[in-house]
Amino acid sequence: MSKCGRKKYMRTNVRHMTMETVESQQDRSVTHSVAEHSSAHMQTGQISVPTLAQVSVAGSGTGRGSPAVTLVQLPSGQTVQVQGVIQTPHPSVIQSPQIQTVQVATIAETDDSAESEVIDSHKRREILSRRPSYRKILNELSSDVPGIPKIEEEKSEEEGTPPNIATMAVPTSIYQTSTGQYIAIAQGGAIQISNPGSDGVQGLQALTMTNSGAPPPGATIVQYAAQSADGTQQFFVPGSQVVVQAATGDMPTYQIRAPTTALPQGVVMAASPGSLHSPQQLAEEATRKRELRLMKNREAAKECRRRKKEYVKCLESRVAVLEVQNKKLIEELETLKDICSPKTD
DNA sequence: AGATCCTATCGTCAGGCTGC
DNA sequence: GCAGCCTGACGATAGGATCT
Repeated sequence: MSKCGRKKYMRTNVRHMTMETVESQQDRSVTHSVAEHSSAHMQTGQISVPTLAQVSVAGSGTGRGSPAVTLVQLPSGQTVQVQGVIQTPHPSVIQSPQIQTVQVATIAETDDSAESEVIDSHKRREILSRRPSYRKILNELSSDVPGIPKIEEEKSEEEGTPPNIATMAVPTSIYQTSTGQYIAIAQGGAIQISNPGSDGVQGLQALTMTNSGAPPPGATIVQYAAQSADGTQQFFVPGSQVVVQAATGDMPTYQIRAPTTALPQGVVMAASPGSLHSPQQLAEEATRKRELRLMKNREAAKECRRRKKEYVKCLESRVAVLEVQNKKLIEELETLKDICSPKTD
C-alpha cells in the first residue's frame, strides 16, 4: 500500500480512466491513424490532391509483389500510366489481408451486382465481429511483409525442455511457493521444481514419488533425485497430501509435512490426485484448480500485454513508413502535374 | 511536506475463439 | 460440447511529477 493508498483507492473508483483503458484508447488512436493513412494511401489522388481531376488505382491489391500502377487522368483528358514509388503493395497493418481484399473489392465493384454486395457486407460483418489475436495479425503481416518481425510462438514445455530431462512427464499440478519457485507434480508422480529466475528449466530438479508398502497406508515415499545431490534422499509423506517447502540457500531443501500442521511461509499444499472423498478434499481440489487457473491466466495476461506492446510498436513504425510513402506519392503526383499541364502565362 | 495528478504495471474476471 | 487460450475491461498499486 502506498503512502496515499487509501486516497488512491477512492480516486480510482471515481476515475474510470485506468491505464489499461488509456492504453487501449491509445491503441485505438493508433489504429485510427493507421486506418486513415491506409485509406489515404489507397485514394491518394482524391484526398490529397484535390486539383487533380481523377486518379484511379489499377492493379493494387490484385497481386502481391506486383508493382503498383496508377492511372492518372489529367485535366486535359489525357490518361497517364504511372508506376508508383511503392514497389510492393503493403497490406494494412491493422486489418487482416482478408479485410483488405474486401476493401479492394468494394472499390473495384462500384457497378457490381447487389448479390456480391450482400456477400461483401456479410463477410465484412463476420470479419469485424471476430477478435483477432495480436500474434495472428502480426504473423500474417510478417508473412506478407518481410520487414515485419514475427511474434515468436510460445515454446511448448517439450520444446523448451533440455535433453537431459526430456523424459519428464507432463505436469498435472503446478504450485508456486512464496519464494517464487514453481513446483509441478506430474501424473507419474514426478515433482519438478523450477526457479523463476533461471532461464526456462535450468533450475529444474526432479523428485520421483514411489509408493511403498512399508509406511502406513496412504503414505508416499518421495524420492529426491536432485542432480547435484550426492545420493538419493527419501522423504516419508504421511497421509495423502504432500507439502513441499523450497528454502533459500546454496542447497535447496524441501520439507514434507502433514496437512494439519501449521504451514510456515513458503509452503504449498497439494492434494494427491489419488482419492478425493470428503467435501473438504473436494473443496481443496477446487481451490487448487482455481489457483492453477489464476496462475495460468496471470501468465497469459503478461504474455498478451507483451504481444500488445510489440503490436503497437509495429503499428507505429508502420505509420511512419506510410507517412513517408504518402508524402512521396503526393510529390510524385505534383511532379506529374507540373510536367503534363502546360504553364499558363 | 502533503495532496494530487499522471503513467506504468499487474491480477482478475468475463466472454469470445479455437481445437479436440 | 467443452476445456483451454486470448484479450478487453476494470480495479489496485507504485512511483515520479507537479501543484498548493
